[in-house]
Amino acid sequence: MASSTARTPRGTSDPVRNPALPDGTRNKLLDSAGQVFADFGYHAATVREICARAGVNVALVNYHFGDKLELYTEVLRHSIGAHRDGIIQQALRSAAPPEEAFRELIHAMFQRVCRADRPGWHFRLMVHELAQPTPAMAAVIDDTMRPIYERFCELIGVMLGLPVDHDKTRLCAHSVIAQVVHYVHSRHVISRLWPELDLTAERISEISTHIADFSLAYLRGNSRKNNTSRNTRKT
Amino acid sequence: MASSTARTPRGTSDPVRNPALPDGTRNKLLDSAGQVFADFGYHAATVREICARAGVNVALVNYHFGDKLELYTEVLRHSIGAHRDGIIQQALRSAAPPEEAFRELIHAMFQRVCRADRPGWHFRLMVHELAQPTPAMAAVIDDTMRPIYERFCELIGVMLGLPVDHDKTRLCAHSVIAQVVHYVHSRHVISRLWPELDLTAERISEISTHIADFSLAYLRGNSRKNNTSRNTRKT
DNA sequence: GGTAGTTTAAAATGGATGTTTAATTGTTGT
DNA sequence: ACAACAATTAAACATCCATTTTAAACTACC
Repeated sequence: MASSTARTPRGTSDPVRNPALPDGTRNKLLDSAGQVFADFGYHAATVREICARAGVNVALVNYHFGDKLELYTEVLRHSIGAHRDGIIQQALRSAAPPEEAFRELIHAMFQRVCRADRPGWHFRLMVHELAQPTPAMAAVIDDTMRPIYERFCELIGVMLGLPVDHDKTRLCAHSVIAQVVHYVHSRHVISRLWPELDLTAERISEISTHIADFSLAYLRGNSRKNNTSRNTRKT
Repeated sequence: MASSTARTPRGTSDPVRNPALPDGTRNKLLDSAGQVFADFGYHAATVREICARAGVNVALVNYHFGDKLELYTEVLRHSIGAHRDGIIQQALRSAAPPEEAFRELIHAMFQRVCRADRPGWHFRLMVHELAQPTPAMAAVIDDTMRPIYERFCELIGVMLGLPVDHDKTRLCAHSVIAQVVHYVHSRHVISRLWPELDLTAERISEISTHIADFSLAYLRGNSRKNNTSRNTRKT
């Protein structure tokens, strides 16, 4: 860690607190750092690689952020807020009927999750957080997953005729989310089990349609017989 | 990496090939290495920490295993061996009708996956592999995942009336596997989104039943109309 | 033009880590 | 007891990497 005296390097303007310019090297660093951290994780990522991808000098990360850990923290902070505006937010606010909104949300989430070339490294960062949880993980979850989870519970609850916090509603929501994130979390496993699968834009749309169909089969089939509680569950 | 000449350190007995004694330092190393690798991942784990937890000298890992990577591979091999014999093998060979065998396999896999008391760090190792794959991962997948995956494809293929390598068959298999592994891979996320959920034995059985029901709804519904290919898919 | 903020380049530092070496101990067979 | 060999130890070695330093450019803005 950087000694507290060496935090503000040269001048007195404290560039660390300086809000980012649109094209400054600070933003280039944040962007490349996001990619590298997502690729290798915090420990395996090197400042040299980050600076190389940003096309800037090695000393700049220490100049702007103090040290590697603070850069990572800042990346995580950006990752949390960055996804706030996007396809997902649009799908979250869809006013379409439940089934349609359900499909929209799956489609948006899957698109967001699979497009690895774009700023999709937010979700890959999450995989590393799963393996080595940092104190920031809670905030990441609250901002990335919870709104989606609760929206799914809403839609599923409506379709099933059950309250949003019912066990069955939640289990279904997890079943849906599981299918989506699986293609991110286990993508190395999948590509070895199914090498022919490449996630082209068309394939992505195809898979998300499958996930929706697969899930709706159950949700449709159980939409009527809830109040009778015909199932064997005890709680 | 260790130079090939330095692999067998001193004598001619090649202690690497020597099957483990019940209480030898070699086993203490394997055990502590499993914990440390699971805690920090391959890169962040240090041989010094491993040796410290095992209470042995730093040089012993190189003496017994050659280098760090071979120790890791050996740990992974042991972790694999834990999967080789168990409930899953039994479920893989079930001769029950497809739907029943399908439920059995989900139940076995989920039980194996969720019972944190037995395997302990085995699955945390896997999470690290998902985030940062090492050269040893291919073997892990082939030994642990592929048989289950192919069995799922078989059963689903039968139920859908489609070949095992059909796209739809595979997509369904992934949808099922996704739901099962989700409760391991994303268990930190889940426990934050749904804190009340604790995986008691009863709850585990309940969830695996839900996963089977959820999946069978689609598999049953599409078992007749395959040859007509009424869906919008192009491949 | 001058001045402060910013960027670059290169080198040095210091710490952590994987690995190796040489010496030491313990055991076994003769 | 002696020799051969396995197991272990402490110390050193070599490398990588984050971090710091130094000095020189570049870029605004006044």
